[in-house]
Amino acid sequence: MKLKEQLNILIAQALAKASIDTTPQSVSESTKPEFGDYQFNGIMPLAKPLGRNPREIAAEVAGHIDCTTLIEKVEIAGPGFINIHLRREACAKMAEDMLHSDRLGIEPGEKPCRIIVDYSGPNMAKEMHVGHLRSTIIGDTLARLAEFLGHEVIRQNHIGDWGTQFGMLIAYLEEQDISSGVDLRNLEQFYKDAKKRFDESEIFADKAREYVVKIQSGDTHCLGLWQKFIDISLGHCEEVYDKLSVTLTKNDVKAESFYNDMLPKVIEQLDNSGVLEVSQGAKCVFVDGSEIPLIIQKGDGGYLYATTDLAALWYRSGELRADRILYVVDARQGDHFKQVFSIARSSGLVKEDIKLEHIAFGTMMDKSGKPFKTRDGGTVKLIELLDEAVSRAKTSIKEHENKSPETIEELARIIGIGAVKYSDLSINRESNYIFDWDKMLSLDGNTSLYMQYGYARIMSILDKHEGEIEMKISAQSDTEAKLLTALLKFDDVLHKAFTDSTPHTVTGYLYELVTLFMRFYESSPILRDDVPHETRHSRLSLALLTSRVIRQGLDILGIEVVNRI
RNA sequence: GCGUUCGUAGCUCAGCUGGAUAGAGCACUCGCCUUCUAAGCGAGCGGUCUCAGGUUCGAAUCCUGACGGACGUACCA
Repeated sequence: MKLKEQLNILIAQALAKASIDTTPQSVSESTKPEFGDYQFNGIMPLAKPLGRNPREIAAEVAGHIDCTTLIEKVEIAGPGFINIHLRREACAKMAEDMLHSDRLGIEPGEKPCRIIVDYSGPNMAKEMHVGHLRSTIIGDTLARLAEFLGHEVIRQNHIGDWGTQFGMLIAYLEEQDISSGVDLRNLEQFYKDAKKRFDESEIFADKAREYVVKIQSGDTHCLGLWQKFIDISLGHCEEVYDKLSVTLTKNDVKAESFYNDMLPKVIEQLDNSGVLEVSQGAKCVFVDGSEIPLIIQKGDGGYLYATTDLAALWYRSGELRADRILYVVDARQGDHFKQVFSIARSSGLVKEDIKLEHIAFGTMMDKSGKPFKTRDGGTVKLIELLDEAVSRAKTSIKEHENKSPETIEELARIIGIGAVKYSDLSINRESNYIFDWDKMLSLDGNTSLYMQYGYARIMSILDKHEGEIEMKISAQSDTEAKLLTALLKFDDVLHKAFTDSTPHTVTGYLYELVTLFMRFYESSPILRDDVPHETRHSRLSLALLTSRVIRQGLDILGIEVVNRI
């Protein structure tokens, strides 16, 4: 149901009939209702090369546009715009087709890609904090979106489980009496205690450093302790993923340590391809004249995260055979990824035609525009933030007396978690994100609760209606027609969100859709006795299709809906 | 210093592959519940798109520069 594509084909045919040889720009949605549903602005740029008056060209092209199927009529306006009015019956037919399809008429693409989405990536030394929220939410949505569009998605959770701090943690763990049950429920505290010990005792610090070497050289006992620690820490993460309804599982974990054996080979490969050079004692790669190199191996022989990232690229390209890799990582690492991608290509670590993308996002700020912290300046634990979202949602629920405690719990969870996710996804991911409880839990404006409320309103009608719905649509009023055309845009919107990796394209669309539905709802009675049979079923069909688009759209965003709110 | 990025209504944000009179929400003012969830809908108010040049038939959008903010910048990740 790619509406734009269909229109573009009709335009291209008309241009060909007018003997104009060009690759036309795409039609776009009309900026004003009086300009029709879509507009084609591609005539004006042709005026100069053709040496003709743009309005004349527009008239000629417009004359060739097929107005017997999808398009009702076209109009020429201004300096050479072609305004396109869609045929309502054709739109109604397409909407009916959507209703008859499990996938809302969205067919998997002809050439599905294998896409790796690298997201979340928590550090095992500490509990997940708000810094992991955006990557986790955005990455999960991109994975779900690609999957829905028929691509093969491989999720990768590149957890930090390898490095100097683990020596300290294992040494501290060893010091405790494990048999008596070490309290690792509060990982944050454990880390702080170990750090304190590290700073206070020279002997302990030395021991910690020894442990790093022991782990990395494969000492069984130390690896056992390390594994125990990682398991517990990963358990914390899974609790968060579960609460967030994020699709990551243990199977998606590919930790830093996984690449350990590959690191010397990466160095070798870089050396063989001739990009490696030694500078100030460290093995480096200088990317196209940049003064600052990417350091691959430290002077003391140690590896760095850049080395691991290169190994991961190698593995993902060679073993996993990815066509496209998305790194959903903080925007501050932009320079790092630019270098890593460039080196991976120039040294032949990845296939030539692979697409490597850093899906950057901005920092999470508090209401006053400062980085998001606790009152005393510490990091906010993710699990606590999510619990707060649920408890805030609970207090905002109205009509408590008509609902069972279980219903309220469930409702609060769906509203609270939905609000956290939606507010994050609804802004352009690259700008900094201002985290505001009141705004995200509001019903007004572009919020998840508004979408969920719209959905519940529809479900209420569908529940009250008895018998089958005859899926026959005839949009009579202006509000109905607007809702109808909005529904048809779903496919185009998802594809745009996919190619640009912009979830906020989806939220923006859903908001527009639900707004149009609310207007329709206010102005167009459905179940009232005086509504004619045909009208009722047409409106029921529109409502049903709207509910399905909302549900599917929110599902891609990882947000649940409820039938009653 | 260099680099990346951002600057649109009082606030939070859309719009940016150049197109017609720059859009939402909040806030503020006003109207709409005997009819499917008023947690809703409608109307009004609110703009030198930071500034200055340039390209163009046409610039919030592209280019250059200035100013302001955020971030990054050699062995942490």
